[in-house]
Amino acid sequence: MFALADCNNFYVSCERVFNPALNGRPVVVLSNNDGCVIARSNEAKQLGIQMAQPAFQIAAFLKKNRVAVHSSNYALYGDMSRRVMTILGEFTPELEIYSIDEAFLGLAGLPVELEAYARAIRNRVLQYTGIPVSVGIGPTKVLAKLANHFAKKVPENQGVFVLTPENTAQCLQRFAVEEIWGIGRQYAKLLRSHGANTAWDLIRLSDGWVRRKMTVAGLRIKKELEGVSCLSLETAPPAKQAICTSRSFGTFQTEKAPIREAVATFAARCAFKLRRQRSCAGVLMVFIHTNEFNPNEPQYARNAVRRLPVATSSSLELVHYALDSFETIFRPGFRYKKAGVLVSEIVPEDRVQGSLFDTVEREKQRALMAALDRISLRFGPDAVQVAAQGVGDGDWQLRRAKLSPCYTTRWSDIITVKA
DNA sequence: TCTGGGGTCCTAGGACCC
DNA sequence: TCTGGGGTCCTAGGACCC
Repeated sequence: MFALADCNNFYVSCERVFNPALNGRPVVVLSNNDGCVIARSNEAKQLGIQMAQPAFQIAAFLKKNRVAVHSSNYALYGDMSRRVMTILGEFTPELEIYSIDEAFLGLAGLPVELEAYARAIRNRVLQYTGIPVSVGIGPTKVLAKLANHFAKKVPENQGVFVLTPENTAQCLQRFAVEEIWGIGRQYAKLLRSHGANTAWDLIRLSDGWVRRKMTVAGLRIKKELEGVSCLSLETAPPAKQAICTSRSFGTFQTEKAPIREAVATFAARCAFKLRRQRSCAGVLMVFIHTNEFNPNEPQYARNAVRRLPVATSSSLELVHYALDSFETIFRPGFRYKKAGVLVSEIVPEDRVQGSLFDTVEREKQRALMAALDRISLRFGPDAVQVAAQGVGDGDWQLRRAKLSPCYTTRWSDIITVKA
């Protein structure tokens, strides 16, 4: 059996922990640059606010309905996530952290009464962190996901639900295909056009048809719905195959210099992510583009891919090559909206293929980066950086007008309790 | 008239997740 | 005016090998 623990409206819940005035009110959290709605409280959902809705389209509506609006605060959400996951880890030796707000727990060999177990998880996470979680339990990961839906959406279940041989058929019949984990918009459309409207309808289609139309991934989902476990727990996340750092700019950029700073910053960030997972990248790509949503303005989008002489995780090297590539693709005369750096061909740092013609003093660089990371850990990521990243706040930086304090990760932002 | 059978690697594009 | 930022997996088709 598997349990899926999923934090309710996670980003909104994080904001509410430190700002209880938000309780009972409609609250939304916006994406980077305050662009789209990416989290909604139940009250906001009831107002009909859609996921991924651009904020500017509903600005008046938000104001009129007195919806509390927050910018994304990933420092806060990431830290709260870590706390929740630590608690979940106390309930099982097999924990798969699936995303920032959900985790699978392997229940093999745990001699427990399942509903009491689920309730204990919910209670402890709520008590220790203030974050409400829903817990669903089922014989496969897809069914645990499905159970979680009934834990969350049916008030009588009070946040926990266990699938049993007795209730499974009824749950499948009440579960719309687009709600199934792994069925997105396209497959949902296909299934509905073939008369399969619920999870129950899906498992009544033939294996052959599902395999043909939805590849093996679709067949796996069908088997999982039937109770045949095809997806195993991944307790140790595999090393990433690609790492990307990209941002939309806070305002359109027409000059070369600020975009250059942004690209340098993204490259340095990729380098840091590589070092954190103890790996190096052999290929680097830089991309820039204009605002693709506006058909009335001249569009430009280019990327430049280059193979590095020797795989590396050095900020200095990656920034150097990223800027060099940037020079080859930048063209003046456009309003740029976004840029990014992507590194791939990632190898463990102790298995880097050397080169006879290598001129870089690798050992020195490695020690330098280690020192840099120690300084960043202690004094913050801005304490020391590559000069090309620029100093101060370029106006390419994110727009975050409604940012809450970093209550749990910055001493100056720690919460004040008034007597 | 008739033209094998077995592979690998790479890329682009499309599907999906949060 | 204004629309996020990460990722993964699968397949088809082409180039190539013997």
